[in-house]
Amino acid sequence: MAPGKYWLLKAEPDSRVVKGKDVKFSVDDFEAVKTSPWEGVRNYEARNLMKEMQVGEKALFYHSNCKSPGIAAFAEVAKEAYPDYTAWDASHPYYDPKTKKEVPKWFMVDLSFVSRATHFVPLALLRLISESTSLPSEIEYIGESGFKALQTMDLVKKGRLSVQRVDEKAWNAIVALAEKGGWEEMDLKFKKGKKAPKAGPKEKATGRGARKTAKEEQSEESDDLGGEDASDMEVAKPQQGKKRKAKDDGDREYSAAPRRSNRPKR
DNA sequence: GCCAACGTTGGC
DNA sequence: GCCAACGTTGGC
Repeated sequence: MAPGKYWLLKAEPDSRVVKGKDVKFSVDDFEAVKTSPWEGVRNYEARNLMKEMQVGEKALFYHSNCKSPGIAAFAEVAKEAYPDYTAWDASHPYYDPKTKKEVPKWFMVDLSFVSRATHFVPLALLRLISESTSLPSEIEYIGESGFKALQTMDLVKKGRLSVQRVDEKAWNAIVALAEKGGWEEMDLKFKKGKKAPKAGPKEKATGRGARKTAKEEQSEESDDLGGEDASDMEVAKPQQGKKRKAKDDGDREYSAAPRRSNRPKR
């Protein structure tokens, strides 16, 4: 596909130690280093999206798992996907003992810092927009199309993915918001109400991990294959898991295998 | 192959 | 720190 796609990648601006190392990577850190490998992504869908990135494509730098989540800067792809060497570095927080250099499983791209968002675009604003039935006057400059595009962003629809696609209209709207601001007077505190209470007690699972970008655990994978569409549905692999067939995680599985959809209970 | 339990993400 | 959301595990 031709270059020109837009992306959103998450990073954690607050310190968090994983295996003895701080995985913090804020916009300040990013600006200081200028270009950084996006290591540590251990999620198939996110990985597959990175494999689609082409040099020069634009990306939003998002602050995640912190006090004030939101879009802090603009970046661009500086190097296409290549094996994530941290996967076989035993001292690294994202070491994956099951991967071999000969058969890279995880990939990363290099991203270069482009500029800061003049006005940090808080997730709360995007959430408010996604829940609004009409375009708020304070930000009417994004237009109806921008308003609609923002309402369908993965960021508000499926928050967990650490690497997401951003369509052009949403990109333009975010750029305008970051440039013009205007929502200072808006109340971004609306309660979103909890959803239904969970049914059963769960033990604690506190924890949280999060890494520079996401790191989920591994499982098998299916690898890309086609290339593009596989990204959103779960490309994850079906049943076999790390345990079961850990050894062959090669990659030959299919592309998108729809298989998870109903899992109402928890 | 289904699906409940589990573990993690990540906002609040 | 709490806990909703959701991908993954793994028994059956």
